[in-house]
Amino acid sequence: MIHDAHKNIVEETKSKMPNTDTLFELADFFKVFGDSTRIRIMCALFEQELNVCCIADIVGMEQSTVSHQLRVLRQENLVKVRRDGKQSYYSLEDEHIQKIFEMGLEHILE
Amino acid sequence: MIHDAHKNIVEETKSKMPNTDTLFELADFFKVFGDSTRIRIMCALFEQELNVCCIADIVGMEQSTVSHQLRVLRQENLVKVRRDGKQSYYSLEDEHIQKIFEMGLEHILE
DNA sequence: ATAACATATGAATAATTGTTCATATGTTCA
DNA sequence: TGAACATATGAACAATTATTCATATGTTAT
Repeated sequence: MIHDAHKNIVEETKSKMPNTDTLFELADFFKVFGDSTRIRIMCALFEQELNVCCIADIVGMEQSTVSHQLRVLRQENLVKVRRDGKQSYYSLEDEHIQKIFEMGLEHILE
Repeated sequence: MIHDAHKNIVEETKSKMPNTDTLFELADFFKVFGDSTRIRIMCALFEQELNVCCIADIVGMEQSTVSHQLRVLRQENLVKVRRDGKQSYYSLEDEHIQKIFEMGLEHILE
């Protein structure tokens, strides 16, 4: 029956998928890449570690905005901080970021 | 002077970055991955092409919700549709998707 | 200790976005 | 043609999120 076929496809597909919690986490992870300010921050950090006010100047936004977004990036383990005197220097934490960027760029430049 | 050093870093970094428009597009592209419903839809489509009501059953959401999200995925060229009678069969359009998923999963499973 | 600077954080606001309901469009078959 | 089904779409609502302002925290040097 067609109805059974439908049911089978649904059950079979569900059984092959990673568990739902993982996929929710995955979405939360990609959410971080879905904001242009954060994208530009990460992009700037490809070159070298930078302190907050440099980043703010590079992306052309308030220091406060940048601090908030850096916190988001920290929470997802995408950047790390190093304190040096009055300044906080941020750098990329994860080697997947570059590859994810590359994939994305390849896609949109097609 | 320290101030000049700052300025140099800012200008040099900016000059090495992709242009801003591209980075905004990139953010919009990743935005699509930042929703758990869309993530689960794409994940289901890794296995095989599926029609809308199968997808709705798999992700456990309204047909209408799924249709709306499929439109988003279509607009970013991530899925394609094939009409067969009353049904619309969706499949993945792009080979980058799998790699992006893999990178993301590797990151969150660390 | 205090002034000056860098960064972080809380609260408020504005904007974006996901979901649902209701309904329209498109397709098949009697 | 009309009934039944699959999908798409518009409007409304709820929820999330990015940004800003104001201010707190932390650090250095006088």
